[in-house]
Amino acid sequence: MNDMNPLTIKIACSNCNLRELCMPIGLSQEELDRIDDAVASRRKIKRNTTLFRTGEKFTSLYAIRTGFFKTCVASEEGRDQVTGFQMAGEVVGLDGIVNDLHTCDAVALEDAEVCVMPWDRIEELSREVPALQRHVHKIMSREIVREHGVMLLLGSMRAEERLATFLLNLVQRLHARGFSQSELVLRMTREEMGSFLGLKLETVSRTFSKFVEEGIVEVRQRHVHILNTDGLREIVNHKALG
Amino acid sequence: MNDMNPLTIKIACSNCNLRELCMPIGLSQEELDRIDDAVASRRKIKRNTTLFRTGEKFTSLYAIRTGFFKTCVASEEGRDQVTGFQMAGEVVGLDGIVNDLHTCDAVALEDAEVCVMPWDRIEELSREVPALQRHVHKIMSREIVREHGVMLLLGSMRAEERLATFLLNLVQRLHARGFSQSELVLRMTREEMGSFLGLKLETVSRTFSKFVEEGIVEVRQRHVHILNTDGLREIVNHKALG
DNA sequence: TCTAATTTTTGATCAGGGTCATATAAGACC
DNA sequence: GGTCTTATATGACCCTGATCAAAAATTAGA
Repeated sequence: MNDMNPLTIKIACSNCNLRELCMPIGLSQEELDRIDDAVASRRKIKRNTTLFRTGEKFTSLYAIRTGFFKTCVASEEGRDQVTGFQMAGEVVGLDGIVNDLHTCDAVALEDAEVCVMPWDRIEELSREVPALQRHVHKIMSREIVREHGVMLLLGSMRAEERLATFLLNLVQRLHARGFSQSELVLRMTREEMGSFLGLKLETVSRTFSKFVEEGIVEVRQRHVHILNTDGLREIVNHKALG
Repeated sequence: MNDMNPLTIKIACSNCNLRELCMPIGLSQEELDRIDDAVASRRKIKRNTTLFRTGEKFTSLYAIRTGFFKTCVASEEGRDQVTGFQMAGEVVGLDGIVNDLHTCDAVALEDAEVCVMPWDRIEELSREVPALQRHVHKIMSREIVREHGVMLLLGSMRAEERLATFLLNLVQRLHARGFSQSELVLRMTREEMGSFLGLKLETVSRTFSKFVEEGIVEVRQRHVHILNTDGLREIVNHKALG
């Protein structure tokens, strides 16, 4: 509604290079064609605009084709929490299914493009294509498991452990997409990182500085070069409290 | 496997008094019969034993009939995090879907009984009964949204706010099951509460004491009497930091 | 019923990370 | 290019909640 982009173009999953990230593998041509049919269109989202926001009616899931998103929830009192950062091949919008309303905002942190997957079509089609059904279930379960990991981080880790975990996670996901294992560009501010990690931006900044002093990473603004991956792992694994 | 109970008995959802919590509404008799068929059996779980644990093969979801559970994840280094507490009518096991392996432990905090719902049967049946399909999707989405709330709690609330939120949430869920709005019995230790809330048990204890001093609750061991629900709400809503 | 183990409470002390303030750097926009 | 805004870094100080310790209360077990 607010930033609906009229330039939606017909597309096809069947020859999308991100297919193995979004879609089940081992589909027949006929099944692929039907999925192409269901994934209605693409939509471009400009940096700092929302794909959807809290309270909007839920209609579709969105597979990210390009760009980088954050999702965040807010409580009435103005509390705010980034619940995740999503990149190409990942799906956002699952929160909306339960009440047909979105309960978080999805904000593009850089110009982005998503594939629009109307949920009623997905439900319909997944009744007929078991591989798709299983895939949808796995995507939702994966999100639940991911959030368990975030709860572990927020509930039991100290600042350095949180940031190290975060960097390792980001670089691992980027590597799975063909990027470097040691270089990454942060698409979010220190404050957004802090919100996700349950830290203030100053603490994020200080912790980065500490890592730099220790020779574990090089940081030039949003550009991070990981010099010692095992160093980060050691920080994470450094024996929990009790 | 480890604590598999041989005494599993054939049961029926169709005349279960928790049906409206576990099952979709508005099903035909024929659909109900088929679901009865899928929900294979019940299983009793003794206090302090596990329904499933990390690493075990995932086969079924479990609908809690009676009793009270905690789920917790652990990292290699011995970090431990309670990810939730579940009561009658709630479903556990969704974490196992993505990799056919459970990634958390489900522990009974009191003697309990669950309905065993074999996942392959559920997937199969939900292809044929759209209401069931939608229901499964909603349950998973609800869990995702619940976890967003926990992330908000862990990432942005202070100790008193966390405990107040927790008590309000518990009592609200109990009330939906016909229990008191102001009286509750905690089935978990201070330490388990602390783990869930990202606090040490001493802090949980002290925060309870504080609430008692302020006349907001009465606490006799695990028995909690909420004297001032609005007081708890005020603590939660008391203007976030920034 | 008595003993042992577990859970809870409370005190004293400390430190990790929050808060506030300021300086600097980098983008954004004319 | 120059100005304005936003983001980042860093210092000083403080507070919340962690840690350590010990006592009290419950529960479990013999």
